[in-house]
Amino acid sequence: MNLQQLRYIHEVARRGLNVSDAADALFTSQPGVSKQIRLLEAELGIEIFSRHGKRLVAVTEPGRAVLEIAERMLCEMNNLQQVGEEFANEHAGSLSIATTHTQARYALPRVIRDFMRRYPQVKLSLHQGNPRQVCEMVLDGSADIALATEAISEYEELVMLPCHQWNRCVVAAPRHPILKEQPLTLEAIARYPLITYDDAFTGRGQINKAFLGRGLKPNVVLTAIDSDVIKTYVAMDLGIGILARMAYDPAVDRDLGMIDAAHLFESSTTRIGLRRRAWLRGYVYSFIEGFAPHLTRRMVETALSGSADNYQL
Amino acid sequence: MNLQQLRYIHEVARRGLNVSDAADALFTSQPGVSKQIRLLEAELGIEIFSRHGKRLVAVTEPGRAVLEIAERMLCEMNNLQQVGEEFANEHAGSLSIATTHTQARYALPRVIRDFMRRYPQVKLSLHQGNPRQVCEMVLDGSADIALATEAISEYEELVMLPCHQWNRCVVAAPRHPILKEQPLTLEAIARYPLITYDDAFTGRGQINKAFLGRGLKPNVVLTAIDSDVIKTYVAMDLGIGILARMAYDPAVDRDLGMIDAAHLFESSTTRIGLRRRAWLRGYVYSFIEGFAPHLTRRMVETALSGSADNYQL
DNA sequence: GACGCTTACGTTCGTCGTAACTATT
DNA sequence: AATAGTTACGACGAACGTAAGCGTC
Repeated sequence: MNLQQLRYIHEVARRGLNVSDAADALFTSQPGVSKQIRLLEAELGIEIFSRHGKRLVAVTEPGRAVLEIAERMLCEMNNLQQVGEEFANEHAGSLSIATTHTQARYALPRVIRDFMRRYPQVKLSLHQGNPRQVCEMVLDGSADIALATEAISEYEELVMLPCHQWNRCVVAAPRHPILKEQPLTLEAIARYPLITYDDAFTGRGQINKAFLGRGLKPNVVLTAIDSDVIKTYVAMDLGIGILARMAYDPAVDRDLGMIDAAHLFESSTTRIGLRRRAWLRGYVYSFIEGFAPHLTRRMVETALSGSADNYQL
Repeated sequence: MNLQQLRYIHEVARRGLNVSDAADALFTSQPGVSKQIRLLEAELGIEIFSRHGKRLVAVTEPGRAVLEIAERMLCEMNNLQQVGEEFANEHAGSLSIATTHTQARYALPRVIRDFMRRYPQVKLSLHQGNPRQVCEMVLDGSADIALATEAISEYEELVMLPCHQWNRCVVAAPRHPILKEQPLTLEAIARYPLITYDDAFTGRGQINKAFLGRGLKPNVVLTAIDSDVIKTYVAMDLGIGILARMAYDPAVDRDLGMIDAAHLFESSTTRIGLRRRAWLRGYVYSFIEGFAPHLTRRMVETALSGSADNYQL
């Protein structure tokens, strides 16, 4: 048994049981992969993949167990590399953050500026995507940490830690009548054409729930994944907008009026997602603490190694 | 990086940083081990061991991190083997149980008989030791499960699950006056010479605590690690005995009188100890459930993969 | 017939063990 | 002088890539 073989079966499984694709991805020859897999199967005395003739068609039951373990081992192997890099130069390295637009645009800039000042030798990369993509990136190792609001409870292999709670505001063109509503109600909002986030994005779930709970059908005329797009169309008075509160800045958004709407919607929790059992570079802990000061290194370490339950704020 | 190198550093660390010993234990040559360690260090870019000249004298800080990860990987490697054996023949294999005398003699016989009937092809081996030894055996892989009562909360790498609670009885020669005490008190016990378990054994802690709590100094004239030894000497009327209740069988111990003493001592909890993250053969779950029916496969699996906290009964 | 895995084979690289060397106690 | 680790070197074996073969779709 060797680590190469584990890499092979893992990649083959990931590529839909296509050995040739896996070989390409691993920059090696297809027969080599094929042979090593057979050797591993022979050594363990089981079939990892079931075959129709020569083609791999499914993962066997023992194969599932083996793949699960193999994945953990490959992850630990990666951890070893990380340890090496950390102690070679604890200030240099790379940090890949996968996040949604709202976080990247409104929550992160300050945190990232401070981080870059403190760790000028760390290469930062920011990847945008929807919450699901963001999680997948952490799972497959193309990102170190995920930051998102929805849809990230369902991954067993991710540790999710709560960072902030936030809520929404309503924005509208400066002299729009809704800005006079005291207090603001869902019924009032439902009277106007509405522009807000795309489904499955940045807390859109909570918005839907609130209206549904009152038997209201909001007239959503436009959805976007992007607060700035929403603001642009609201400024053109094509409708009123429901935004994350943090996306409204009175200094910048002088072409928009705003009313807080925290009393109308359940608050959303932005969470950070990390790969379970990952060994993190020192500066990653530092970044996390910069984003959510209550997430100390100790806390995060405990969560990473430990329990399968997700923590509640 | 390869698994062999991890085996090497692990063994070297285990053998007090003696490369030659480690090489012997791994049935290979000393220069081979030495070289592979250096190669690994070079690849990771760190020193795992610090050296005085040529001698290894300590584990470095990154070395500690590396060794911890390596140990987990080796454990996962062992898990892969287990998966192989399970699916090659789920009824055959081996099960190594490390336990204390009291469990082996009084709690286990029935469980083991049933288990052997159900899995005649499983080679059982029973290892005795004190609670500490029993845990060490699981940690270093020479036993699959530990059964013991004391001193097993302190191992971070073990998952401890509660099985039974039990308490003690007082035994004495048939017409001994203590058998007439109604109700039995610690003061009464303290009046007679006492024979009981050795320190650090089978709940001796609870016994000490009870007497201490009442400011009593029992007159312990003889200690043993073995209930049968205690009974033998009590039968010779050399003193009265405090025993695990399960160690008294009226049908067999007709040369002894008994009074229950559960009201005098805190109850003890027998726990099963498993290596964290271990992958267990199907029949191991079956054995555990035979010993403690509330420990279903699901429960044990959750505990193994999950939380660092030990479960409470 | 195209795609995809396996078998066959020669080359290369890595690993291991012996032996000689060097440093520490 | 004895113990412990490194360097050097030669032999063996494992892994890889190319090319050919065979089974599915």
